[in-house]
Amino acid sequence: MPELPEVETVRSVLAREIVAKKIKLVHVTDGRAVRRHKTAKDFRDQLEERTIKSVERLGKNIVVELDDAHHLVVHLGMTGQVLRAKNAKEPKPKHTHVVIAFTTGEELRYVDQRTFGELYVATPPGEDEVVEISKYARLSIGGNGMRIRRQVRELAHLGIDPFEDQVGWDRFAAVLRSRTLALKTLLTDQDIVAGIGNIYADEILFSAGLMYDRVSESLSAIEIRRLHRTIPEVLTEAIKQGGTTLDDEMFLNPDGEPGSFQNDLQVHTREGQPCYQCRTPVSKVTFHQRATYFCAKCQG
DNA sequence: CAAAATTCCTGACTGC
DNA sequence: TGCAGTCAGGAATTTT
Repeated sequence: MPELPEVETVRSVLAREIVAKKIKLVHVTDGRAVRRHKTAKDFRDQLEERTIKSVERLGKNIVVELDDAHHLVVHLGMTGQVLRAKNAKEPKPKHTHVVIAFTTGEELRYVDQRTFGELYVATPPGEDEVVEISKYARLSIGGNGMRIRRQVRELAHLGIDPFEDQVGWDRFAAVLRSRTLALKTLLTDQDIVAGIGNIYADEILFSAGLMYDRVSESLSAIEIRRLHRTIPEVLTEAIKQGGTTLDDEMFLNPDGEPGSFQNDLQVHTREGQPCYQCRTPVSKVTFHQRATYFCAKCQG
């Protein structure tokens, strides 16, 4: 459920709170959270004694730069949370899988009910190693995205990040015209556009006035421009609101606070309720095993 | 090669 | 009250 706005909300709190702090101890209490590593000890050894240099984001990944040029990558999956604690005495929530303790006594706890999320330490590519970067990301004319992909090979496959990569509408048009995917499938494919999931795909498509199953190559220039402009508009507003926290409270920022964009959702979770634009009841269908909400009139 | 289906997981919820 | 079945969905993997 955490998508770009939620991940960005977590990133911004962490950037404020952990940069320049030194990791003292790491505890892994559920190895599935660090499954990319052969052992939990390997994960721990790569973090202890390291100091945090920066906290960035690419797509739905939080990228924590360490002082040895390695990166701690955190992906929240469906139900992952990164929660701060003032000290080790604060009770650990259920499903706490990893604890990172700083020399200041503060802790970060990685909590994940369904264990779809993960943490791993990425080793920088060698001097002569060629990192194959996604063809869609290569359309970018600027931004931090390229730098992150070159430093973290595990993220090089990611497509266009709406904020970290600069891709003009004409190149975005070329992406759409090169594929024959339903728009929702394209928007949620991380190798094409990085950061959008089920909630924001529905919201973006509503705001752009486009049906979820429109085939990408069939869009007119005007429709493409509208979609290209709408993506950052919707995501920016969601970031301002601190992300979306649905009734399950599965998303909380590291200070344990919910977002408020759930109050601004136009269609997602609003089945049967009147569309804010035209009063037509919002529809819900299952599309590729995913709940999809839309207004049949506004997006028709 | 692209596109669609399957799989992982836990807790909330439904129906009997 | 208990219990089997269903649903939620990100992304790696498998199948078509």
